[in-house]
Parts: sequence; C-alpha cells; structure tokens
Amino acid sequence: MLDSKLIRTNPETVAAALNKRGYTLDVARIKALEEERKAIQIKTENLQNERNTRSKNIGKAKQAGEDVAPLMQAVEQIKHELAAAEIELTKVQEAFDVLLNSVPNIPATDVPEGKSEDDNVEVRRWGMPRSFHFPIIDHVDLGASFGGLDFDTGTKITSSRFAVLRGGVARLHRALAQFMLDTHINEHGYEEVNVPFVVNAESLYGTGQLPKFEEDLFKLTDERGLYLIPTAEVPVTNIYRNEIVENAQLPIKMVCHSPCFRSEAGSYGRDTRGLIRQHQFEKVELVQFVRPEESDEALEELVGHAEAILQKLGLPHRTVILCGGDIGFSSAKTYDIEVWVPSQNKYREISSCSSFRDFQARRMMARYRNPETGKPELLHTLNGSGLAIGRTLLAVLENYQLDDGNVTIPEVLRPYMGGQDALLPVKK
RNA sequence: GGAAGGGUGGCAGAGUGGUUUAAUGCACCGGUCUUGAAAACCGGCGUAGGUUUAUAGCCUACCCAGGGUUCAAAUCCCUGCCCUUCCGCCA
Repeated sequence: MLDSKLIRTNPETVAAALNKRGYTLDVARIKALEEERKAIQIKTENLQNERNTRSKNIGKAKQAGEDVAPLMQAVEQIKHELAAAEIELTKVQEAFDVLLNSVPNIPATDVPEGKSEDDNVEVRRWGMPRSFHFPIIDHVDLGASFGGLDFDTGTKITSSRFAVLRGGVARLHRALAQFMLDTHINEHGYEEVNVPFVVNAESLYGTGQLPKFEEDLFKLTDERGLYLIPTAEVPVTNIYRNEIVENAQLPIKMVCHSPCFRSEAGSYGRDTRGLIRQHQFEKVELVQFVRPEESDEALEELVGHAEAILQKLGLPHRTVILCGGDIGFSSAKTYDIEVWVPSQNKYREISSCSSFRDFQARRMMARYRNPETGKPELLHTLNGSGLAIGRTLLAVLENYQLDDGNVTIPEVLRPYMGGQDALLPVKK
C-alpha cells in the first residue's frame, strides 16, 4: 500500500511514477474522492465534538440536580445528523481504500523501462553452460530412469501438477533443502524459522496477495476462511505485523523452508512437462526487515545470498533486473535469478528477490523505533527465494547428467547424501 | 469436545453508565540537587486520522475485534478471537 497522504496530496506525481509499470492511476477520481472526504470528515468530527460537549453538560446538570429534559431534547437532532454523516464518511473512505489497495508499488528509479519480460535487463552471468557430446535427456526422463520422479502417481493421488519423489531423487531433494538452509544460517547470518503453512486473510493482505490475487491461492473451505501459503514470505513477513521492533534488533534476517501451494490459475498449458510449474513445491525463502536507508544495499546482498547457492552447486546462471512492466504488484525492485536448463537450452527463473520498501510494512504496520526521532517508523521488507528446491533439483539432474545415464552429485551435497557421489539408473 | 474465569498504556494494576482529561506504581526521558552516582523532588511519557507551512495548537477515534443499546459506554447487551485453570481426547 502506498502512503495515502502522498497519493491524496500529490496524485500527479504518483501517477507519473507508476507509468513505468504501464499502470494508469485514476487521478480525477482520487481528486473527487478527496474533496468529498475532506468536507464530510470535517462535518462529522464537528458533530462528534458537539455531541460530546453536550453529553458532558447533561452529566453535570444531572449531578447538580437540574432538569435535563430540554438538554436531551436539543442533542436529539445532532444524533441523527451525526449518524447520517458517519455513514457517508464510511462510504467515501471505503471507496478510497478500495482504490488505494489496488494501486501497485512505485518502481525504484533504477528499474528499467519496459513492457514485458523481454525488456528485462541482464546484469551478470556466472558459469559456462556445458557442451554435451551426447543427446541431452531432460529431468523428467532422467528422474524416471532413477525410479524417483513420478508425475502419474502424483496425478492419481491428487491431480495434475503434483508429483511423487522417491529414493535417491527424494533424498537429493531433501539434501538441497538442508544445504540451502545450512548455508544461509552459517554463512549469511540468517535465523531459521518454522512457521504455519496455513494462514488467515489478514496475513495475505499484509504481504499483498489479497485482495487482488485470490484466484492464485488454495483456500480451505471450512468456516475459518484460511488459505494454504503460496510462499513462506506470507507467514514469515507477518511475524512482525502490528509490531514495533527496537532499532538494535535490526536488521532481522530469517530463512524458512516450506512447501508452497499455488493454484496457478491462468497458466494452463504452460510448462506442463516436469517440475517447473507444480501446484505444490518447496522453497527456501529469505526474508529481511531493515531500516529504510539500508534496504537498497540489503537487496544487493540478498541476491548475492541466493546466487551463492547456485555457485556452490556449480550451476550456470544469470541475474536479470525486472523492467517496470514485469515487476510484481508489491515490489519496488526485483532481481530474478535464472538457472541454465540444458534440455530447454535457456535460462529459467529459479529465484526472485525483491525489495518492497515500505509497501508491505505499511499494510502490516510493521515498524521500528527510530532512535533519532524516538518515533515508530515503517520498516522496509525484502524477500527472495534462496532457492526454489524443485527447480534446483531439475537443474542439478540435467546439468550433471553423464553419457552413461548417471547423474553426478555436486560435491557440496554429498555430506547430505551419506557420501554418495552419483545417482544410478534403476536396472529394469 | 465439556466447565469456569479472564483480555485496560512498555509492564503491573484500579476503574461496573456522566467531575475519567483512564487513577496509582514500575520502567523510560528531561531537569533540580550532587565532585560523580544513587536517593529525593519537579516535569514529561501511547497510537492513528483530520486541520494547518508546521514534528506548534486545536479537533476526532482508539481500554482484544466487530456489531448493538444510550443524550452519554472501558463500564450494559450480542457475536467472534485469544489467554488461563480443570476435565476429556490425542502425535
């Protein structure tokens, strides 16, 4: 959520900044609502003042033993006027809130112009894709050859876009999660957290998935109105909803391994083969709460933490900065990290790292006490995948395949694999 | 799942319809005193919104949340959430 004061007093400036996203702000409507709001709010508060004063006088008169009937008579009219004014005020405020909630974050000044993902700008590249002197087998067939990647059974027990992992592949998947967690905890200074995988609507509102993107979520049908998490970002970031943290606690850096559930509405027919796009996947998520002046630097560091995982795994990747037309609703600036996928002969997204500045914090009222002013001020929030585990598994299988059908296990994972150095095909 | 009791400022805790502008204590901040500190004393001490050039003043709202009753609600009523204790069940 943007600062309502800013958008009300300077709608043209905000509109200009949002142009980079290709978002058109309805300036005329904002101005009209604001004018209306101002008049009604002043009227309402004056009436409240009048009523409060008179009610107090009634109390005093009663104590003094005077006849209060005429005083009560006089306040009757105010009561009705006030009730009407309050209804009107609520209506205007709700209309404004609906509008404000639908406005995306302002992109950072260094976010490149552009309409779609084709306009994203590569900022760096790491590693050289291998050249294969044998036909590349994709992860689906590789997984099947180990008897460890089974989409048909996932479909049977649940529906399409669910998978069953078994044996060495399942263990490799777990090894990746452990390796990522340990690296972020031991080398990057994150605190491990374990959180609920089911959240309420307030939390989803806080991080910006609601009210606009409900169709992407799995909603439980019981009367509590809960949802499965689409990312650990939601429960982890909401740890500090409605909290005021002390300056000395900052920066707060948390890492969380969780399943993610996405209904992927609107993506039917895309990436239907393999692990790229599933309804359930696991992810190690990095979340940071920082002082406002430190968030730009924190984003660069956070991207580096995610890239470090790929580098330790020896997986070629590149980092792109998303253009205005491609960044997410709540984000001010986003870097995507893309890993090399040999079977597709291209880089595919494996991490998305964003700074939300104060956009999420304002929705959540996540604040810290600024030692200079002594006042609570909004924090800045950031998060990024460090990394998506299913896609990393895919990348390891494909990039480390050998011509004999084996897959070498990257050295950093071997301690988590009981020392095993390769996955071998199952003999039929 | 059953029964009972609760939810008030950073913390403790009073307040059961109108002199409440939420008492008091602790903590915290500033000051006086002191060589310095402690103690004592004096003052300050929430959040959000509005108005305004103003972080000055003034106004409004907020005592778990949402409704309601009333001229007037921390206080009365309804619903929900959460906590505590006991019983039952349970990995």
